[in-house]
Parts: sequence; C-alpha cells; structure tokens
Amino acid sequence: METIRGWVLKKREHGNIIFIDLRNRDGVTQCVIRRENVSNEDWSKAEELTQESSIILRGGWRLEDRAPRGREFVVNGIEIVHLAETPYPLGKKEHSPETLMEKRHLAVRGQRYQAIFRVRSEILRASREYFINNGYVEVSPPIIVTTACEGGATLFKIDYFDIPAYLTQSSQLYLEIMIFTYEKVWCLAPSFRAEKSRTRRHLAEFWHLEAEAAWMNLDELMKLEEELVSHICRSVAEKCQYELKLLNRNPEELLEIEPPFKRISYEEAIMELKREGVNIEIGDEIGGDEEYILTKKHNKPIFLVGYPLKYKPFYVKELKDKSGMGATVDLLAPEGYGEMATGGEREDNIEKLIERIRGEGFDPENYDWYIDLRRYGSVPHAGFGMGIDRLTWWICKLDHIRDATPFPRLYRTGKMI
RNA sequence: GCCGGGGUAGCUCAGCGUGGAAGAGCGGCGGGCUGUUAACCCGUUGGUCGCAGGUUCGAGUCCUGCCCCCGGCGCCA
Repeated sequence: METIRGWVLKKREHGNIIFIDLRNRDGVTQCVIRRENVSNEDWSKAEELTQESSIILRGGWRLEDRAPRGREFVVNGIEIVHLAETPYPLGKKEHSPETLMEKRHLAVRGQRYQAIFRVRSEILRASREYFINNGYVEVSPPIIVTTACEGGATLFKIDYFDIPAYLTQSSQLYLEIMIFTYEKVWCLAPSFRAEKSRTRRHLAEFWHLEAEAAWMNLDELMKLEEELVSHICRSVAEKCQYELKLLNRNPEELLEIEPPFKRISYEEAIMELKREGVNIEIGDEIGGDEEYILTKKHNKPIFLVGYPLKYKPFYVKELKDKSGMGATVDLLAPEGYGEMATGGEREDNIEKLIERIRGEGFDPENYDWYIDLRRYGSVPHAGFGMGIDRLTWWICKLDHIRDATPFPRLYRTGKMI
C-alpha cells in the first residue's frame, strides 16, 4: 500500500470510474478510482472533488499504456485535506497576460510555470557549482547603495533613515573591492533598474549573476563566460529533460552549446548588418533589432567584442590598440534572443577613471572608495554580469521575460504579487 | 518618453461600422454515462459592458476626459 499526495488538476467522471489528474512536485499523475475498489464513503468524496483540492490517496502503481506517463495510480482510499472552493479562477483554456499577472499566486501552479522554474533552479545550481569548482569565492553585496554605476536616470530612490539612497543597479563595484581580497569572486544578487521599458526582455528587478577577477583580460573573460554558459546548458539538458520537452526546447540544442563561442568584433558586426540591409555606420549603436538580426541565424551564443566607449559606463577600459573603443564583450543569446551578459576590462588607471566619472556628470567625491582601489595596488581586472532571467528566457524558449521569474517586476504592470 | 492595439459573465472572446430586449464557448452547479486523458451528452447558473461626464426618447455602441492592460521603439542584463 502506497500513498500519493497532491492537488486535483482535473477530474473526469464516467459513472463507475473517476479519473483524477493529480498534480504535485513530480508533475502530473493519472489516478483511477473505481467504485468497486473504494468504500461508498470514499466514492462520495471522489465525486465531490473540485479542482485544486488537496488530497491524499492510498493505493498502488500500475503500468498502463493509456496513462500519460506510462503508469497510473489505482486508488482504494481517499482523504480530502481541503476541498477547494469553486469555481477555480483559472480555467484550462489559455489566459491573457493580465490574468496571469493578477492571479500569479495561482498561475505558478501550472505545469508550464512548474517546468520553467525548475529549469531556473537548475540554472542557479549549476552556476554556483561552476564557480565553486573554479575557485571563485561567493560574496554578498549590498542592496542599498548611495552611488550609481549605470547612469543616474534609472535608479530607484529610497529613504534610508532620512538619507537619500538607492536600490543597487549592479554589484560590480563591490565585487571589484573584493578581488583585492580573493582575486576571483562572484555573486548572485538582485539588481534594480527604473527603466520605463516596455519590451519582452526587461524587468525592473532582475537576478544578476556577476563575477570579477584580478589579472583577468578580455580573452580570459570570454573563456570564463563560455565555459559557464556551456556548463549551465549541459546541466539543464541532463537534469531537466521532462521540463524542456514540455517547454518545446530540445535538450540536444543545449548540449551543442560548447566552447568556443564565435567572436565577432564591433566593426565586423556593423559590416554584417550593412550586408543585411541595415542602415548603420561604424560609431552607431547596435540595438535590439540589430541584435535580433545578428543572432537569429545562430544556434550558439556569440560574443560581440568591443564597443564605442561613448556609449559605455565610466568604469570601462579603453582598448589598447583602438582609441575610442571600450574593452567590452557582450554575450548574445542565439535564435534572436540577444544580449544576455555584458562584461569587460575595467579602467585601472586613476587619472583616466576620475576623468570618466566627471564625464558622466558624477561627482568623484561620491566614488572615493572606488577610486581608492586604483590608489593602493591597482591591478588589471575584468568581470561580467549576466541576467539570470534572460538566460532562463532563452534556455526555456520563452516569448516574454516575465515568465522567466515567478514574480516579475515590470514597468506598468497593474497588480504586483 | 514615443507609436499602435485593447478593457463586455469566473476564463477566452463576439457584439460597436449603421444607437432600439447583453451573446457564444469554456468553467461552475444538477443529472446521465465503465478507460477517460481539453472526455462526452442533457439541463442550468452567471454581467458595475474599465471609470466619470455629455449627446439622445433611448448608449456596450456616438462625443469628451481619466484610469488600467497588451505589443513595439528607445534604454539595458
């Protein structure tokens, strides 16, 4: 005699036989209740079951070709833990994005979300595993900060004991502090951007996987990123086969994600875009539409190496052999998904750094601690930040990034749960 | 911030052009049915037509203002 616990996803009544699709952490299990196998009392319980009622069934497993996953649970005893109210607010038809946001607390029970967040969990586990295996020390950065690092316009302002403060946009500057202690560090923390973005790839609050290492250059950085992403893809492909199938993502596609990723320079990208008929010149920005064109034909991520310094934040180092170009690398997800991570070498010269901070209209006084790092044992170093939500978005082949996280924070979304 | 689309039953939507008794499917509820798997069949329930004004004998439909949601651009991870 075994028991199975869970929630009623669907009930199908046929007179003397009732099928229950039971939902729990293992997925969906078909349970069969025959009138002849249970007491009259239990039969009545089965008849009154409503969608999402929580129940405990007693019985045994049986191989059955007609059951969805090759086996079913034959019931001979029923305990109703809670009889759910009717009607359940979410039906079996598709729902509008609005309903899925307003009923998020219930929508996350759905099979699709269950699969997505299981994959996300594996992405996080594999990330941590990679950094541990490669000698990186995990640090905990602050969430409340007083300095901007990505431009002042996108800061969420908060009141910190009557002192103006902000929610962090990135933990990078704090990781840079910690490389002088551990040389190789990483963190996983939320970042906040008050961007009034209405796109399928922006969240106001996102989980940011960041790493920073002393002595590292651009080539070594790319090697780190491609190994990390490949490790994550391999882990997901191996451990989430059921979930990937449900999401229409072939695990084979993820297993093909292996180093090296293609490197394409900023200038090469501009040339390719011109060949594709885009009206663009060297010195222009490569935007979302352009990234789509660059990545739609690929099935592996690509690196976009170098970018005009004028579009980049103050901490970006200039390329040695190309004046006006930043030593940056963007990791673009394939299949049209686009930017997933950005990184590069950091400016380690104190004069240049102060000049760049002024250039952005910031007061160097506010960055005294950051500038100090270039005063006492400055080292060449590099790092990157990757959006976990964007990585999940691509790996799960989602349309909109709001489905890559259980509780998305978006610009202009009515109800927040 | 800009451009476009939308808001009608618990859910997904039709109705609006040309004003005249608020509809369908699904869900819920009741009944039937021994293998379904979006079960099926019969019956039934269900409305602040986003909000506020206006025009009109009469507004879901026309006009004005506001709110909210969706898609896209820019920005970015």
